[in-house]
Amino acid sequence: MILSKSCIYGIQSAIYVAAHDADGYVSISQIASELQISFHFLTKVLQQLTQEGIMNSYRGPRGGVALAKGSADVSLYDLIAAIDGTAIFTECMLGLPGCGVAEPCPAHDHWTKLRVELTGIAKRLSLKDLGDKASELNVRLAKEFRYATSQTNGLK
Amino acid sequence: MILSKSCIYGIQSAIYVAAHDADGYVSISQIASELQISFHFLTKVLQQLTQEGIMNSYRGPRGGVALAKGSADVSLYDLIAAIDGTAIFTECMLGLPGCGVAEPCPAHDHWTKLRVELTGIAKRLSLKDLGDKASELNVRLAKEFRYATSQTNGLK
DNA sequence: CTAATTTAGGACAACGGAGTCGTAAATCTT
DNA sequence: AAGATTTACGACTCCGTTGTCCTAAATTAG
Ligand code: FES
Ligand code: FES
Repeated sequence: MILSKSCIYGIQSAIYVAAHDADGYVSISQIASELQISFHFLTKVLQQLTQEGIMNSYRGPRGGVALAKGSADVSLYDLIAAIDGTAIFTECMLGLPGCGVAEPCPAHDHWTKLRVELTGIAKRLSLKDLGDKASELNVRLAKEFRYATSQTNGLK
Repeated sequence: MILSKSCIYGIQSAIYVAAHDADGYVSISQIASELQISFHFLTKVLQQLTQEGIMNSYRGPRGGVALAKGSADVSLYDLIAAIDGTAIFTECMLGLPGCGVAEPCPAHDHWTKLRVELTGIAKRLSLKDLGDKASELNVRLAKEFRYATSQTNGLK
């Protein structure tokens, strides 16, 4: 798995929240049950996102989490970096310390080229882009969760 | 880490063996000490490579492992597939089951494009290519192992 | 003020990857 | 045939990720 489970949960939740926090906070229990993620586990993942300034959280009745910025201002890169860190965007393919032209491994040239592309895509893809994509028909957000059929329950 | 430690060890060892098995088998203990990998652990990794038909092994004095085919006929893809499996080349970025156009996730388009590139690079890069690259000056094969300075100990 | 709701956070179990160690099996050397 | 060498393989430990559960703190509703 290229991304950790925590990271995947964070991305899915962010997309979900982006579509549902228009009128206030979205409760973590709602996200967890819709996306079929363990509630307590998701709690910790979203805590990381709030600590990184990507989300705001609020306790008490009608509390929950909400995006700290507009969905167009949060990139996939931000989400991955907040949870899994930036290693995936900078690390040597063979796991050697200090990837760079000064100390390249045999796969360096090809790998860095691919990494640069990945980084570019991740930085350009905003939460809004992902949400728009997800709202198209038949696009899945989680295993048993189709964005389109749940938005207003039958957007068609 | 994009590749498992086992996989990285397997790749490094394969490059090493490709350069050293001209006159017979290379012992695993030699590979392990040169590349600074745990001997017993490496033993199991290389067992996988022999079971997958990438290497031949031979027991007894002057035994060890050797490539089953020419180094130009073993691709990086073969090595990764043999140890980590093909998930990295086929799996959904969000870990959803059944990645495909029929059931895409929001990141599908960009991710598959990148995956296809990765697959192409891995399939085109042969052990020979990697070995040639590694034999260039200053190219690392492992953390404390420079190919060029160990080949004949001072190739310059 | 009290009770209900909801996030925060600690303790702990389950699991798999990584690594260690001991013994068996094959093969060569003498 | 005996002993040395080297891979094969099973049992075990260690540790980070994932997941469960319980309690504390903040906040709202009545
Ligand atoms: S040094 Fe290995 S990818 Fe750069
Ligand atoms: S379905 Fe997620 S990458 Fe294809």
